[in-house]
Amino acid sequence: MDIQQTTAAEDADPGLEADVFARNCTSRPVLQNVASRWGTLALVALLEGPYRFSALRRRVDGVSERMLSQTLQTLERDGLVHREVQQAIPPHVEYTLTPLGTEVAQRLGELIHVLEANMDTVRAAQAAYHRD
Amino acid sequence: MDIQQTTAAEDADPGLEADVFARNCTSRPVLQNVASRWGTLALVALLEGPYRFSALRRRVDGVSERMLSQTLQTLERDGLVHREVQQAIPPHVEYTLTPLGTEVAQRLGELIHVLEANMDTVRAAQAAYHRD
DNA sequence: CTGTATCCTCTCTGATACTG
DNA sequence: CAGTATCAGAGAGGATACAG
Repeated sequence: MDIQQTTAAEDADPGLEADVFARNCTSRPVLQNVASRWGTLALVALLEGPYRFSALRRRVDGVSERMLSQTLQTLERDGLVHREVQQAIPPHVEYTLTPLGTEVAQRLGELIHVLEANMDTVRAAQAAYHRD
Repeated sequence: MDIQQTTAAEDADPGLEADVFARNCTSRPVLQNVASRWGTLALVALLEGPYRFSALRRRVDGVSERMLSQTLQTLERDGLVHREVQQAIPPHVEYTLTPLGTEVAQRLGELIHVLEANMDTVRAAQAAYHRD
């Protein structure tokens, strides 16, 4: 999980404010995780309430066990998702959003809403583009 | 032309259902383009105003010519970015946001803002995670 | 039930070189 | 200046089998 190497010349000052436009800003990988294919959907789904692994997998249609597991691990590591394990047989794990995760998920939800509400515009643009 | 006024409640109309959670929803690939590594940064950068190719490339630090070109093509195809060519030597191409692109970019901007403002929380979570 | 391990495929990505 | 072409490596993603 190493970030790309940096020369002294391009090194951003770690102490200054986070600027995602900077090549090696620490916020970039986090943004990627959040905006990733399954990260986005998982976060927005959890906005609906707590989910168990299998239920979340059904909600996020098409995700494999492997990718959902991996995605949730990353989101948990970044402090966006909380993972509650209830030791028992069969195992029971519940995923919830942290306060920060909720903030982020709400923005993603708005983004998705804008997109879904304007899919006809998008489709029209795509059709026009392909005619040229 | 279908009107898609959702002024009332979230219409659960079976006719126009754009549910990004569904495996084959057409909005999924669009979301991926928008939320892609360079798509996000390009859109938010264009929120600052029109950009020419090279200037945008300098703004989005780290992007290669190839990826920026590819990203902008996709965003243009989806109707989020407008590409204005001025035939001349040397060539001059200006990129601007469409109304929909502006809507989307604003949401992305808010998302990035939340993330940047809470990077200390994220870093703390990462540190805690790695201690376990 | 909730994952992890393995293997394999395919897309994304970047460096380089070249065109109008 | 604004790209496109090509190549090759890295990483995302999926299917399956297996473990706790």
